[in-house]
Amino acid sequence: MNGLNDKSRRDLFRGSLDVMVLAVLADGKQYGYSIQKRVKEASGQMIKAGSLYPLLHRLEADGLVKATWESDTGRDRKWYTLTAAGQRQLKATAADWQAAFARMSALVLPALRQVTHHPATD
Amino acid sequence: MNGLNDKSRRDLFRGSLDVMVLAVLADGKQYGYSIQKRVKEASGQMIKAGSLYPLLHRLEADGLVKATWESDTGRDRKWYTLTAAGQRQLKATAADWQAAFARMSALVLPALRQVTHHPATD
DNA sequence: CTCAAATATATCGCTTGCCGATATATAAAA
DNA sequence: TTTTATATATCGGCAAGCGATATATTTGAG
Repeated sequence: MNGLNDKSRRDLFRGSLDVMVLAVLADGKQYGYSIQKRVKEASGQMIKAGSLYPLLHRLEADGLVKATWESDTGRDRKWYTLTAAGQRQLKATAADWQAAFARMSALVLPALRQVTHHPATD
Repeated sequence: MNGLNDKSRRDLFRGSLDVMVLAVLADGKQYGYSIQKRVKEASGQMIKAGSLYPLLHRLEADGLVKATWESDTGRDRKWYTLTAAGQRQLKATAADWQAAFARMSALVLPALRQVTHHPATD
């Protein structure tokens, strides 16, 4: 019952990373590295640094987050917060994502049962 | 409560198209165009022709489906069926897919409530 | 009967997202 | 002191999905 390899799982999440980052930021301000850790622990999905920072820059360019360099513990970090537009985006995306996922489940889960209970001879 | 544009929704499901195609085929043999319609009606997700046919060719090259030209109603169509390997793949992928989305829900849905009930002034 | 629309498959080039590799610098721990 | 963890960043490569386009058949409307 081996599950997926890294490549396939990544493909699965391609395009969902934005939502997850926005979701983490809904809680309050975070910096890149902490976002990475929180997404990992909450979703099991590792966003690699080479994906995360360009992604944050995209979100900022799109006006969904804003960033400020600050040091609360003697170390400079780049803190990100959701803008109003980012919140609207999160609402729209999350709602849509939820609905679409439910519909996809309705397609995939019966198929899973089908294959499990009636394997083909090929 | 506008929802997503086509581009965003597509990005969101990039990487889930394989699973959906395999799921449709779990029911029995189908040809490309019918797969496209069934996925659309079952999941709401439109797989464009420019994505679908290359995808089917990939699945065939990977031995997950097999294809034969046949005409049951006077018209030649390319019929696809799951192979045993395809069934195994569907089982593994579908289970993983389900688990992954469940974890993402746990991250995204509370964030959605957060944003809805405590909008920021920005 | 004719012409338009739907059905059916296919390919090409473009864009974009994610990653591995790499670089740089500071702080904590050994 | 030296290693490890923290922290941000960029670059080139790869692959997926798409729009556009091509081609052919079949159905339906007028």
